[in-house]
Amino acid sequence: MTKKRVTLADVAQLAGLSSAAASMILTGRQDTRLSADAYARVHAAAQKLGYRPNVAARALRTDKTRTIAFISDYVTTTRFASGLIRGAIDETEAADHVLLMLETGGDPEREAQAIEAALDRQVDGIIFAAMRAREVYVPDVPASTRVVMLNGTNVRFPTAILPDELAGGRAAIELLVAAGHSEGIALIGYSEIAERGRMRSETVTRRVNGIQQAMADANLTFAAEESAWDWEPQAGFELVGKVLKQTDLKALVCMNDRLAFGAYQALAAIGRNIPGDVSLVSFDNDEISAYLRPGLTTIELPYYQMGREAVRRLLSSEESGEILIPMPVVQRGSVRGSSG
Amino acid sequence: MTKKRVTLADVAQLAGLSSAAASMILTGRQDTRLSADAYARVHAAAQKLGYRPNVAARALRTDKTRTIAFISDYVTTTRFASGLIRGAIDETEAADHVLLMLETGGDPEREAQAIEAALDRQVDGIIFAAMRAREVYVPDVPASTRVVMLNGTNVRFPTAILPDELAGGRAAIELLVAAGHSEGIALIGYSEIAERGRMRSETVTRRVNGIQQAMADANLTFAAEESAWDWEPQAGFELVGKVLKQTDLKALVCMNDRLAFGAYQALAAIGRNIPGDVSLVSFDNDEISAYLRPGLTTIELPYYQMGREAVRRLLSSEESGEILIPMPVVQRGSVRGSSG
DNA sequence: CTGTTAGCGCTTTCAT
DNA sequence: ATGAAAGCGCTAACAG
Repeated sequence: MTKKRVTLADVAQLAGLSSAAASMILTGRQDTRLSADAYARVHAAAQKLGYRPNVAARALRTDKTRTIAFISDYVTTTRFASGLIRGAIDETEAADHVLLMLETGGDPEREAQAIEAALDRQVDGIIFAAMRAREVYVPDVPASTRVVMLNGTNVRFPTAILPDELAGGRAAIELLVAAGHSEGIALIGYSEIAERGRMRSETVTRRVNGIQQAMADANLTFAAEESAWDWEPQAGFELVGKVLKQTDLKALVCMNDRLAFGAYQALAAIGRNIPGDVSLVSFDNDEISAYLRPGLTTIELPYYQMGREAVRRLLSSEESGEILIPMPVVQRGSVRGSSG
Repeated sequence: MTKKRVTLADVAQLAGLSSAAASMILTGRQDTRLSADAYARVHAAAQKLGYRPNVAARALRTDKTRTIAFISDYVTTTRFASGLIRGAIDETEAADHVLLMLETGGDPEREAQAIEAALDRQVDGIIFAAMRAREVYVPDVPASTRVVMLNGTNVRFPTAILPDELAGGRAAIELLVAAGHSEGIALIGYSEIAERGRMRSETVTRRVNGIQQAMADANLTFAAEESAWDWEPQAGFELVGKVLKQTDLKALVCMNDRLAFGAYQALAAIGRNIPGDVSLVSFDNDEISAYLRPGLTTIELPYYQMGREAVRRLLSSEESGEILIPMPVVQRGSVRGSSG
């Protein structure tokens, strides 16, 4: 049953040419001086036999595999950032390449192994993706291998794709200001302690900077700020409780949608209406933000675009520094006066 | 800067042997009759030079790449079933292989291209994953290439990994029965019309069979059944409204967690308590089920285990038919009398 | 008991 | 204008 694969030699033979000639024709080289007839015959033969090049053989000669390695810490595990993968896959396919997926759990030893595995397979480039945008440790890679950092940074590899968190942070506050809020504004989730230590996330820092800039620009201050290590619904629920003791809450900024989810539950439990009594803005555009009632107004983390851009940069040969991808404002119904 | 990669010839030279000898030693063949000293020298040399085999060259000789293709319709896109990928990656790594990720969107042309791309790279096997468990169209594959179906079936490829939906369906009802429910039980989500047409999902059919068997075993009938095409929160919200017009609702079976999410919202809107007034069971163990208050009791879709099993079966050479993976019962707080 | 040779399928020089 | 030959790095089948 196992039909032998059609080789270039088969095509050449059918076309009555040498395999070298067939190779030149099929790889579409222009500078060659073969007859137009030869071109036609080779293409016809390849078509007829269903010829497909053997990537391994080609790689042996050319060191090109049309394969990209996608090495991440927790991206597949977390499912939250699957847009990163989706974007990378779509763009990879559009460029007629293929993606090798490796996961490391953030463990340096597994990171090293993943890179070895990728290099053993002669990948054309490596995308190093991080779940939390941060300075990422990356093991040694031959200078000839292109590397793009995705949602993370590394001094040795300047090309990095990041969300434009500064503008995103500003946008969240501007939404509230535009809706007329000026008092009883609270922020939940940001943890200064975490941001000073090893857990420091570059993008969260920028987001908070954007938030603070916009507050200052509007001459506003937070009536309450409560922080948490884990940005899960449970924490959101509890933090809102603390906030309510400090101020007559009118508007709440949540560092992510899962915190916001918990905030919805806490507000519902005491009969506060969203957005009638309290406006809410958040970050991520997680799936749940569309499920909530009313829909959650949120600043989207543009994972899909980031994934695409990473592949695009990897395949284009020019070095570039940080690429900031805009964070879209997704208006739903959780901010007073905004429709949704 | 580009250091040339260390080749087998380099290792052999340093060890003072032929590259053939070095090859035999490093691939760990037993039947060879080389001196123990030769073994030691080759391993030492490889270690010292940091030798790594070139997979492309090896593939050219052996047709083995230690690479598996994971071809899915919407798995990465949907993010919901990311456990499938996670399991596959983890098991692949454990077996010292690597995963090639391809996505097709269910488009036959892209499916064919994905298979070509995989075959061009000499993958050792293909996992064909489907988002909705169903009879999947699979283009021609050489008889020598192993194929495992994941969350789907295909007549030509008998090895298929599926959730044990029949038992899962039964388990959901048994939970309700054990909690003493006998009246006012409703089912939402199942659509007979969809199940008869092209959208038919093999596993949903089995789940419903399990549900009906268990109901019959306990001499119970549904007080209301409402169906929907899309199993999203919005539908869950609306379906509960319809159900409440037909019966004094005591227990609700939802075909998935997102429907259950909508049901929570509908019940909260009219002040019904879960599980005090109404018990709820569902399927999937989606992330949101842990976020809800009270936590949602649900029958888990064992995606992670399924992903692992698919790779395991692919790598083991024995053919097997359908492999049913048990669906764990995840008890949280949405069924009366059950603790959470 | 050990080492040499040939060739996997392809592309790139270099001779015609 | 075209084709022959070499060789990428590896392993399976051979001689020695």
